Amino acid sequence: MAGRVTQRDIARLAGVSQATVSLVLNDAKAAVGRIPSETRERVQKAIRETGYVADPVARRMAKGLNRILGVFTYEPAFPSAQADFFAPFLFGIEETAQQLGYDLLLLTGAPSSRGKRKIFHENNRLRLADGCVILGRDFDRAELRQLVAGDYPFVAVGRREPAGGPVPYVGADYVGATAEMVRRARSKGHRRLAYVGPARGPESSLDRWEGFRAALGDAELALHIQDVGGKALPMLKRIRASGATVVFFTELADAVVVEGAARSQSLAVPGDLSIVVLGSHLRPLQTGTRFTSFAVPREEMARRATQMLCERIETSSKGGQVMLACDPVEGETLGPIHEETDFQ
Amino acid sequence: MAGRVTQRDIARLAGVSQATVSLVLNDAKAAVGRIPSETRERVQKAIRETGYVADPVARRMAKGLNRILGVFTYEPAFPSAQADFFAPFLFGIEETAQQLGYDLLLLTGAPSSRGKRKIFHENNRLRLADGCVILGRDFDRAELRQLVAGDYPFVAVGRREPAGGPVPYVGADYVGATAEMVRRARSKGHRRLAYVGPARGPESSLDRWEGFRAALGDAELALHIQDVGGKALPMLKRIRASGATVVFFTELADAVVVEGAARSQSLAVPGDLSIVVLGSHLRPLQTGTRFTSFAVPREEMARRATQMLCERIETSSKGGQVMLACDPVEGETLGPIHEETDFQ
DNA sequence: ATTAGCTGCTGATACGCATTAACAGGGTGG
DNA sequence: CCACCCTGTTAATGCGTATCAGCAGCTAAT
Repeated sequence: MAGRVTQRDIARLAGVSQATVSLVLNDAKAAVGRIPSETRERVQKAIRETGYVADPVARRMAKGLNRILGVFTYEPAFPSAQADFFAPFLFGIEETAQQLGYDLLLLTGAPSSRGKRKIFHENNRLRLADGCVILGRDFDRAELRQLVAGDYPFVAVGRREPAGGPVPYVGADYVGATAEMVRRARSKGHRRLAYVGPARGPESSLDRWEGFRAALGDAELALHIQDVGGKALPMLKRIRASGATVVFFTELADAVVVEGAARSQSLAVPGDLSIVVLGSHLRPLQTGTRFTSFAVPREEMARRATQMLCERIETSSKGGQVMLACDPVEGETLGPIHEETDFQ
Repeated sequence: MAGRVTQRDIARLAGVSQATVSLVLNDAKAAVGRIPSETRERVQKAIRETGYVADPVARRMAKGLNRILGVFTYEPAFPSAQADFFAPFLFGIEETAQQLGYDLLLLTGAPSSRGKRKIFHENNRLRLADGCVILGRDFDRAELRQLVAGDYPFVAVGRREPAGGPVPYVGADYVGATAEMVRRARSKGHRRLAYVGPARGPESSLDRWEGFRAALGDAELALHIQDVGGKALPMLKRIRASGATVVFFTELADAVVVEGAARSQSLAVPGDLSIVVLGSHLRPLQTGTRFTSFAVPREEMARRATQMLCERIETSSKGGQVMLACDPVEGETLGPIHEETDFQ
C-alpha cells in the first residue's frame, strides 16, 4: 500500500481523470478556482487513504527540476584525513539546502578510477541534480572548461581562474588576508621574511603567494621553500640561516613541526622566531599552540555558494564571483622583532 | 554543447534510430552480436563528440532503478555537535556505496518542520533513491511501521525493535559489550555499582541497561541516575554516598565532568573510584583520560548496512538482523577495588 | 438568436530512455 | 520455389507526471 500508487489509481478512486489529480496536487496555479472544493476533497481523500506521494522521478521527467543539489568533491568527503577540510563545507551546504527545500546528492565519482575523481565519467549522474556545488582543493581544468561551456548550473567553492569564461564561485580572500598578515609582521618590525609554501598550483596557493608578495614592500624575502611537508630540523636550519625573523606557512602541519623543532632547540616562539599560518584548520593537530593566522569562513562560503546555486537554478542566472573576507586570528606566535640589531 | 544532448541527437548524427543508440549503450544484452561494429563505431563516435551522457532520470523512469542510495538522518548530519556521531557512519556508507557504484542522496527532511525530521513529509523524495539507509538515535515508530509495511528497501543502522514486522538493521551488541564491562568490574572485586543513564528510550539505551542488569549477578546496583547531563558535583556526591566503587556512564560527557570533579577533590581514578563508559566517541572531549569503555564499530556497521541495502535492492530480499560485536577498550579508569574492607 | 464568456473537467502530448515486436533483405535447406 | 532462419534496424510502447488545448454545458450580453 505504501508503494506504487500512481495518479491513475487516485483518479480511478476519485472518479476523475489523471489530469485532474495532477491539477489538485499542484493547485493555486493555472486552474485556480476552476476545481470545486467538492472534487478537490474527493481527490484529497483518496490521496490520504492510499498514502500516495508523487514519484519525484516522473515529476522531474515532466518538469525538468527536482529540487536536488549535487555535491561533487574532488577528494572523498568523509575519510578522516579529509573530514576536517570538508565537514564545515558540507555543514553549510546541508543547512542551506534544507532551508531552501533541496535534497543533496553526493556524487561519489567513478568507482573504478584509481586516480583523481572525474565529474564526467561514463555514467554521469550529474543531471539528476538540478545543479551542483563543487568542492576540492585542486580542480580539473578541462572539466571546468566543459562545465563553463555547458548550461548546467554549478558553483565552485573557492576562487577559480576563468576557464573559457568566468567561473561562478564563492571564495575566500586569501590575497587580502595574507597581505594583512604580512603588514602585521612588518608593523612589528620584521624585515626579513621566510615563506614556506608553493608559489604555483591551485588558486588557493597562488593567492596566498600573491598576497604575500604584494604586501612585502621594502621588506625582504629571505627564504622561499616551495615544498611543503619537509623535515622539521633542516627546515628550521635554513630559516635561521637565512636571517628571517618570521616564517609564513601555508600548511599548518609544517608550522607545527617547525615550532616543535624550535622549542626543542630552546628557541622562543615568537621571541626568537615568529610564525604565521596562512589559513585555518578545524582541529589544531596535537598542539596547544594557538598560531597567528586567519580564519577561513568555510561554512559561510558553503552557504553562499549554495544560495548562489539555487539562484542560478531558479532564475537561470549565470552566477557571479564572490569573495569573503577571512578574519585575522591574533594567536600567540607573532611577536615584535627581537634581534641583536635591536640594541645597536 | 555539454547539456541537453539526447539519444535522438546522437541517432541523427550517426544516421540511425534512437533505439539503436540505446542498444549500443546497453550492449551485450538482447542484441548481442546483432549490431555490427561499423554501426557501433559510428554511434560511439557521435557520443564521444557530443559528450553525451544518459539522463539518469529518464533511465530510472524506464528501468525502475538508478543506482542511488538515500541516506536519511533523523538529526542534521553535519552540524559539529552531531558530526562525531554521524561522520563514521557516513564514511562507511560513502565508501561502500562508491565500491558498489551507487551515488548517495542525502535526504534533508522537511524544511519547514521545526521539530523532528520526518521521512514521509509532503514532498517525499524517498523514491528517487533505489533504497535508503536510515540513521539516528531515536526513530519515529510510526514511520518505521510504515516503512516495514511498504515494499521500499531500507536498512536501519542500529538495532530496532520490530514495528509491525522485523526491521532490517545492522546494530552493535550493546547488551554483550555492557555485560562484559560489568563482568570485568566484578572480576576486579567491585560489588557495589552505580549506573548513570536512562533505562528507557531508544534501543541503544535499553540494550545497555539490559546488559548491565543481566550481568549484575550478586553484585548490587548501589545507585541509578536516569538523567544524563546533570551537574558534576552533585552527581559525584550521590555516587560516593551510595558506596559504589565503580560507576557506569552511558554518556562520555558525564564521565568527563565527574572524573574532573573527582580529581578536583583529590579522589584517585581508578584508585578511589572506577569509571566505565558504555560506548565510544570519536573525539575524546578536551580530556587526556582514556576511559575504560568499548568501541562501537560505526564504520563497519555502516558498511554492512549499505551492503545489506544493496542486496535488498538487487535481489529483492527482505534483509535481516545483524549484530556486530563491540571491542572492549582497556583504558585506564577501571581498577581493582580499593576500600577499607580490603585490609580486613 | 447568435455570440461570448465562464465553469469543470478531460484527452493528448511531451519528457528521455529501455525494450520488444516486427520488418526488410538476404541466405539456406527441403 | 516456398518455408524458414539470420541479421540489422526500426517503430511502437510504457514509465508517471505536468501542461495545455479544448469540449460540453451553462449563463449573460449583444
